[in-house]
Amino acid sequence: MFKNLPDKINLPEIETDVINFWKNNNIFNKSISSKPENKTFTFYEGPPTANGLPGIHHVISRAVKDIMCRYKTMNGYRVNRKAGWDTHGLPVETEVEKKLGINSKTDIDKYGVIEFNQKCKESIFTYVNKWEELTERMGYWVDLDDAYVTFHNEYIESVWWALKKFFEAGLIYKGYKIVPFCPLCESSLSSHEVAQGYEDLKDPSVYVKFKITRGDLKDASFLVWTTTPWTLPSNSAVAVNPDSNYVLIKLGDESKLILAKARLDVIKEEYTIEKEYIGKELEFIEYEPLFNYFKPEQKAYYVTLGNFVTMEDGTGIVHMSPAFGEDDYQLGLKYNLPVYQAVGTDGKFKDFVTDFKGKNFKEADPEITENLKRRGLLYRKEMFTHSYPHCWRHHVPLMYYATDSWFIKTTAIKSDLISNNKKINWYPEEVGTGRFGNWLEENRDWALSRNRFWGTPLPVWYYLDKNGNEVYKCIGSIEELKEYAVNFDEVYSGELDLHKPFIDRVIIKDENGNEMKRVPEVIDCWFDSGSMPFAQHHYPFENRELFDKSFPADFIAEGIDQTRGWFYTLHVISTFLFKSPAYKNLIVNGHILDKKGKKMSKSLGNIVNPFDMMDKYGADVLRWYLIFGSPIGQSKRFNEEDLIEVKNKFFDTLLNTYKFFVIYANMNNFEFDESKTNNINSRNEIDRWILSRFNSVKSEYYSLMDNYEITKATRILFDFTIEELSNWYVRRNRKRFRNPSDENDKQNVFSTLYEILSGLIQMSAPFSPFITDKLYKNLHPECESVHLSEFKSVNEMVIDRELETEMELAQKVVSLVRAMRVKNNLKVRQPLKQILIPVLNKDLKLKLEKVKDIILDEVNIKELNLIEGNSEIIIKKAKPDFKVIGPKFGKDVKKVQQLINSLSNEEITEIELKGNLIKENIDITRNDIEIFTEKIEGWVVETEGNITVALDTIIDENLKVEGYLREFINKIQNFRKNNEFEVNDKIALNLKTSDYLFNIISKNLDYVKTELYCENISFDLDVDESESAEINEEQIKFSVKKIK
RNA sequence: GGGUCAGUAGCUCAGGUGGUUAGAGCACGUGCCUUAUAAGCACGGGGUCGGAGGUUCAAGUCCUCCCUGACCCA
Repeated sequence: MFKNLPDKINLPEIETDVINFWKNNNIFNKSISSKPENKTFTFYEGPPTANGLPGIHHVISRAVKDIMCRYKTMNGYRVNRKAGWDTHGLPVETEVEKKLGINSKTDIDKYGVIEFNQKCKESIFTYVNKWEELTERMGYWVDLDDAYVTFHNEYIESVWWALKKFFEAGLIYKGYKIVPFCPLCESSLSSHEVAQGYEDLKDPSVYVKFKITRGDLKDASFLVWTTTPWTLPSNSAVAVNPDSNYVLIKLGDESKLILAKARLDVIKEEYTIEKEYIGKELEFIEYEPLFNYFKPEQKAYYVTLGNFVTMEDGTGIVHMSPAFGEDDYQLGLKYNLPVYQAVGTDGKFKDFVTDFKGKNFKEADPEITENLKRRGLLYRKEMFTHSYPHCWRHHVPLMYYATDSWFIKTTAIKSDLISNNKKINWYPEEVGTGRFGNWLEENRDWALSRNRFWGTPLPVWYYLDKNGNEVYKCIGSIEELKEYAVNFDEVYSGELDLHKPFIDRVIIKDENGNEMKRVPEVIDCWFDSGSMPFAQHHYPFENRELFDKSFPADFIAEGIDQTRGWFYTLHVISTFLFKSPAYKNLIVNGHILDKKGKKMSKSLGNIVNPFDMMDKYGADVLRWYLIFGSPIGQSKRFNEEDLIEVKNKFFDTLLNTYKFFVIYANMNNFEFDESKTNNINSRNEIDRWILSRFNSVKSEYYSLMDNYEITKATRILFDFTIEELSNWYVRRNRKRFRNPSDENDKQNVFSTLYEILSGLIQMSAPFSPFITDKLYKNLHPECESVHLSEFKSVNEMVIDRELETEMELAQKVVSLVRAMRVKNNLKVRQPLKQILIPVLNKDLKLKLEKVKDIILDEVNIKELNLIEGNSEIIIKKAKPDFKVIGPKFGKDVKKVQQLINSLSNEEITEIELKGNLIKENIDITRNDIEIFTEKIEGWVVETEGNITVALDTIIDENLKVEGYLREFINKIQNFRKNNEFEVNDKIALNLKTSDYLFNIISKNLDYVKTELYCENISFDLDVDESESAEINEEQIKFSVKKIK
């Protein structure tokens, strides 16, 4: 006996049972330990941070990870899945600051760094329970008990080891970086903080004259446009676009200006053009500085060339202050320009800037403008409003500010990064070639350090040499730290904690006896997560063998936002350390938007809570929907209605097919016996068809899954289940399931469905692991879990393409006949005499003969007759085959098309016989055209593609009687169904009918009784207790009684 | 401002290498089928394939420019 499911199925409830079953029976562990150690599939978990709540976007990437891991497990691989937590970084600090009600670095220092970092450590796992709950609830199998944690000393030590490797290779250096900087926080802001702080700002837009000091152009001025007058005191150069045209113009007052030709409309007065230049001709022309606060130590105040200079706005000449702009800084490096900083980190002008000292940078804008105007250096001033980044805490404008920063010189290994990327299989491919590939091509050095508190400390110590230069030493392990430290035991008398401020207290002494202090910085937490391939195992200090075996990963998966995040940092670190990519295959999932295509955000109130969805519909349905709904790499609109559709169509169909199987298998005492299933040839046409389709689908499924095309895989399973298995195979064979003709037939039909259900459930298991496990165990009590079962190989012997196309043909014919019935008002319950199909070739004839019975049964027709050859009643038409006539006739295609369309039946016959026809000087051959039957004289006809079907619509008395009987039976059956009779309930019928119906029924009593499971029919109905119905306009009254 | 992806029916999506009536599901209307099904089938309404140019006998598909959305980077 097979276990059935309850009538009302509650998927979330079943899922809870399955979760408990997995837990109580260690199924996850078994799914790993039962696989051979030498056949591994390596997966890396990208660590989430648990100080935020998990959302629906986490469900999709975790589903992707889980699907591939389960799939590989079912292919016999051992798939270790070590979890991980990302625990460092500014977001953690920000959360803590919020909680403590403080908002600056000074506040933190006052509060105490020890206490602050302690709070960070406590905050990390604020929501860890929610994360664990999500993990379990959605069925994501990952080993949380053995998770790596980035703030642990062992993890940090591995990171230090990696940093030292970079350092020793000369790839870590100290330099300037332009960062968005809040003068009140006195700290840089991360990009996501900047993104949430844009506000409108009214700014001046000034045109300033830079006087040329010598050469041909002496006495002319460069006309420069800027929206940040406060950066002008820090100016050290101007830039022009090397390839654009510039002009020297003379104004009415004889003064001369240089600006881009394309920007001449900024000159509102009369002028004459004196001369034209290409940008690069202006390079190195010197001008007089606007202010004299800085004594030039390097060459400054001249024209440089920058491709970033556009002709969109301004004058095509841009002022450069390398301390306050990224482009400026980069160009400054190229030209070795001095970095002047007239403004300090507090946003105020420094004291030596005598005219503006102490002024806030923004507030100084009007004064600077006024100063320039007074000195005749201002050409024009306007005001404009634009969106400008502000500090989200203080609502003050940010400065872009050059600060000391440590970098990894990734540009030095650029070509390795690019060539290693070519070894990686990206899904979808274009993320790898496009977004990631371009990013590598335009690679910039990685800004490694952060002037913050809660992070992996940069393990660099320094002293000042005689010349006042900093000399550095990098420490790569705890052992090494102990070796060089002069006060290790003192600092770490208690617990070892490598974080600030403890580590800052460690003084080391180098080989030459120089005492060294640690630099204050911590590192970008992305370096932490990018180190996980080795740091998760505390490599190289432990687990060397384990690491060797599990590097690189076979597979990783995350959202597309990780392209320049985790995907990148893993890639850089592995490329440098191990000369190898960190992962071989990856799936990148797109983001989840709301149903209008807008980003989900708290402020819009359009966030979908994953727990709600799982409680309502189940994790299986949610997972399936997320993968199935749109191609995995694209952003997807989350729509609950579509989720319901997935449930109604796929899950309900699968479950109903299962229930159907169980009901009738149990009724017929079917038990699966493998020894009886081998002989495929003894099964009939439709069994062999569905087995062929099943194996074709399976083969396609494996190839899709092996290529990480998970969306397509769910789609073929979806279509197969609904269209082919349920709507065709099961529906067409209901009678056989209920009443198999003999033992052999019973074995065939049940074994077929049993095998297919088992395989289908297995294939669905990686996507929707819960309900599939329940069903599979019911079908296979010998198997503990579907996730411990392994896939069976495709049975190529069973795949019969010929048979598959035959069935397609049958379905096409059926569809045509149905259309004709509707149009002619002939319901399917009314049997008809015959259909007629012209067959213009032998192949079609053979195919139709094979599926004839299926067609006739499906559409309730008695005979199928074929018309061969040139029957006189067939009227043929031709249409052009454009692939042939296109190249052949070129420009004349349209004419030829008309000609072919107008060919008469006779002309087509001639082409068929002779192979060609010349008409209007055009030679039409057999290959140029497709021939189809347009109509058949005297018949109702329907055509689709190359199939034409004619229907005999005449109903004789025999057919009419049969139609009435079926109509009658249907009415009683509907009554049974509507009144919830059991399928096997026997009934007694009592009728009151017209004479005509009485005649028909009483002549066919046996047939009626069998069909209706009816023991007894009488015709003495008492009208009061009756139901009434209409049988083709004849009235009937009846009562149905259950016989106990 | 730059890059990547997407834009096809009211909604969600299919549409190898260009080939002439652009498909499916959902939703809507009508009819039908069925004692597994919240299912299925047929018919119908619903499309300037984001827009504008171009290449070609032929463009949803190839090229150029532009618009909108998402993500990433300035």
